[in-house]
Amino acid sequence: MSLTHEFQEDFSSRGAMDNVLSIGGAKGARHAASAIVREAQPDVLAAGNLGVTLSLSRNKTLFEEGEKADYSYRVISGAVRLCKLLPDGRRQISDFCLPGDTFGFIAEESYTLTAEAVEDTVLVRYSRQTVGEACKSFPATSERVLAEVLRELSSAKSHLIMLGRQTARERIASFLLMVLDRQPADKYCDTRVYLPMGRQDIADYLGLTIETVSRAISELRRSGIVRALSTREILIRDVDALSEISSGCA
Amino acid sequence: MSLTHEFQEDFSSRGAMDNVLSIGGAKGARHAASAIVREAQPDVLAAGNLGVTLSLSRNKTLFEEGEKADYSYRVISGAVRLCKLLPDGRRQISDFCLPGDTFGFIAEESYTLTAEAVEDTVLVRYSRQTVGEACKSFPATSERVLAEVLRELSSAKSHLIMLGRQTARERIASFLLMVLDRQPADKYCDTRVYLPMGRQDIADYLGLTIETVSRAISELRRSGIVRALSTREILIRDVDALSEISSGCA
DNA sequence: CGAAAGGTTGATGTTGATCAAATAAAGTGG
DNA sequence: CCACTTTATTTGATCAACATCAACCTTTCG
Repeated sequence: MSLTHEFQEDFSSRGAMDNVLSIGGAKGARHAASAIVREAQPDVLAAGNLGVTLSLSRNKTLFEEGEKADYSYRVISGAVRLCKLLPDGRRQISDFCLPGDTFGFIAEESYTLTAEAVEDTVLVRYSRQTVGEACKSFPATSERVLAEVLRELSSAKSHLIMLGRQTARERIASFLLMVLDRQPADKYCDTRVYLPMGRQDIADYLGLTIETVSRAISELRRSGIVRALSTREILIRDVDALSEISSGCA
Repeated sequence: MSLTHEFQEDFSSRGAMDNVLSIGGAKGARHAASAIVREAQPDVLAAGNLGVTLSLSRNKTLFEEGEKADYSYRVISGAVRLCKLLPDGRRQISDFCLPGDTFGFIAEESYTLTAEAVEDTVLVRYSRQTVGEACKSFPATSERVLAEVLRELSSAKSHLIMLGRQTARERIASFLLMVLDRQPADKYCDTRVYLPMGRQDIADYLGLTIETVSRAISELRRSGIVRALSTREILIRDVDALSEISSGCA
């Protein structure tokens, strides 16, 4: 298996920066950046065999909130959901990690959220100690980690306005555009969205119920803005209309 | 003016860590950590005169979303709100920055949110370039920055479940406990909360309307869990009850 | 083929938003 | 310091969006 190879390719294709706090060209689609910027400084995480590859089948838990945090991870294929649970079972998904994304960098002793596989998933695992040492010795690695965390932070803040101030219709529109934007550039045509997660996951990401998600998608379908190729595959027929809805203009 | 002095004291009193990705004792109250851990490695940002002190009066804008991001900031006194706006004026506050907090570390070219003074505020400003250079030369500075960003990320993720899955009553309870927790240890007694922000700011932080915030606080007052000393000063009479409400157990 | 899981649609209920008015607090100029 | 204006907060009445409850349909898989 050339998983290690695949991983390296993926990692080194993502942009590094000459200054952590002024990264250029990081806007727009995550994958759009890949082609533009190239590795400039040595990054042991990217180059070395510091990580261990592992796979996780659908709905299996990788780690739970409160568990001692010894590792961070990078998604190779599949998808992982990060979520928090309330005592009574209410769930909020804070992020879907897709191929190329890293997660599990935290300041606390223990994980502050739970990580589960949305579908069958392959990951690379790094021990916290290894990452810490690599960060000390290699500024490029340290910058890479910071950049990843900053990206996650920026995404969380967009998520906040969605949950706090957008209607169900607007959240669905934003969600579809987000998944479209994060879709690997090569895969599918540029208006076809593959959703690795089920309706309950979407609901828990958007702070809605499964029924409301279903109804909102049906409504977009009825108004001709999207077409459902299957439950998990949606063709966006009018991206502009969707953008207008997502920004509250429509 | 001994503002620079005040700043140094504040900065060096916050915990550093021997390994970025395994910081111990960072749980609980932010200010609780201050007394425990002490600076171990040189951190130029803490030691040097790299920042410029400036003040900002109530409701003035420090920077706006989309503006070129040349600086990051640290709050000395007062409070800053970070928010996003939708085209039609809806607003979501993602964070209140209190004395000791830093903000403005981002991966993008431009700020992704707007920063405004909640009340008259004193800040220290660092140029992005300076911070970037300091990060390269001093691992301790780099670690400090990462730790700050990780703290912000963790806070954003807690905020998400609040907006996505908690009721108005639960959000208010969580909010009061959060402000209580972040209150400087010395100031006031440990059940007295001073709110630097008005009701509209609270509403925009919690994803509610001003009326709902007001009603929820009144209800807590009627049930004897809190007492209002003034609009902006609230005495918590039953912290446990408030905790139970915030975690959805009540 | 039949069971189980996932998704859609409909009827009804509840929480929080909206609209409206009263009250309280904070400024402002005399 | 007071009358007056402006702004912030509270309270009440009504409404709408989304949740809940329930049934039906569709897909998946043994």
